[in-house]
Amino acid sequence: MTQYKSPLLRLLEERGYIHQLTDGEALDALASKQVVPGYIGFDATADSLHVGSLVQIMMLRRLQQAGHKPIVLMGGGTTKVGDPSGKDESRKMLTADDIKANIASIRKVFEKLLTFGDGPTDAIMVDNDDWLGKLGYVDLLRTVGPNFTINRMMTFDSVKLRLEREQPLTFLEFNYMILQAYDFRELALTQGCRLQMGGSDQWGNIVNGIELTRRMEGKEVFGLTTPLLTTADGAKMGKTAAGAVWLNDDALPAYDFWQYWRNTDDRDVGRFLRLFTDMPLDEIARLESLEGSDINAAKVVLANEVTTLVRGAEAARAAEATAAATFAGGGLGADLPTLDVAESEIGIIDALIGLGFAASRGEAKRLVAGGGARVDGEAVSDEGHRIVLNGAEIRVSSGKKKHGIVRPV
RNA sequence: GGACAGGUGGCCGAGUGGUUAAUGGCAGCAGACUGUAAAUCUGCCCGCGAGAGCGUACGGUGGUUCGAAUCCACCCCUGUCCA
Repeated sequence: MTQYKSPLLRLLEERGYIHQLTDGEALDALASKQVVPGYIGFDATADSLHVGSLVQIMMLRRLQQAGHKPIVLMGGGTTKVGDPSGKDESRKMLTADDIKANIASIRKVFEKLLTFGDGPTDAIMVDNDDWLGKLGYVDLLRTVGPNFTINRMMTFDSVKLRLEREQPLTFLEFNYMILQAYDFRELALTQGCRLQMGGSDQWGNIVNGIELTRRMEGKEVFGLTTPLLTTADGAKMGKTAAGAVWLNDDALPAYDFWQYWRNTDDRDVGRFLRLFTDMPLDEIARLESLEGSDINAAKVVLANEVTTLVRGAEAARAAEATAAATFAGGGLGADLPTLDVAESEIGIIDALIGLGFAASRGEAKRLVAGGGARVDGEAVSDEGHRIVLNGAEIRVSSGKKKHGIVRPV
């Protein structure tokens, strides 16, 4: 493999971020001699990013760690259009206010992982609506249009996939790649940006931006993609039964976030430690080599490190303490979901629903019938069971992993 | 504008007049086994109801029929081909 000279590419290479790279040698040389501003685009469709975006965020963090300048590009403008990549249907449209609120909310996570400011290597956040919004359609056609051929656009995977699957690709979405390419050119001009990074599904879009920038401005810029991150059993990262694993505090409790990492597949532990924590590689190698049940120790480290980065040290400590008390001690942890009960007793069905373990009464009953409901660790098989609170907290569980507290008020 | 093929539960995909809340697969939940892992096996998997049962559901609206996801009409949407 190539031996990179620049700290940036070395860091990215050894921690497993690099999938594809345009002109690695030239980028290596550039990164060795100057600060390279690099950007990654993020969608503003929700008010929080989820774990699926964490690789990209961490990559910006690495960029900064290696002495370069991260640029967070929020797709306020492109969100209005919608990225066709990987989607099999068009998204619903968001209002401008929604998008603005989403961006403000998403920014909170970036502030934990990047250092923002005015210095040469401080991170900045920009919104492509600032320039795309000003661009009239005719303007766009005149400036960008001549640099794209339909022939070429048709060859991109995001387009081909839709066509092959016989799924609709609207003209609006077809324009997405043009807008995204325009972003790179804009950032190259206004911020001196030289590098765009992203997931492997963004390769085509990134290459478009590179070519557009070269044609219009004669500047050489670079692209880098990360491998598509799936868990070892093939699932996409960041989705669980309950939904996405959100990064924002208010979108997912810290304890659940911690648990997500604690339950990592054995085979993923080393890879995730390299990608999602700042731990030294030799320490990771040691943890990764643990076998059998010993590897659980590595999973705890992973959960602590990632939670600390994203949610803060305090949240990580609390989550770990709760997990230790709940699983090892059979007791209760403060971080568990809690249901306050004013009466002296509560039915098991209502308790399960109140704690969020079941969405409907029918579901709660099925849980009980299936033997999955427990009160203080004892399986309850009678759906009419009443939990009597004698002024004490009672532990109610769904299965062996989901625990909650029923508490008298 | 015309011809043809389609639109079924989170997804994929059977079903072409009643016994169909709708075969099967995936995803999910729970049980067993374990290490809060994976794999495997078992059960569950629209809502309400203790229950018999009731409600809602197969793109939309009407209609035929004792009875429709299934037949008819119109409409909407998607795809393929033709103009």
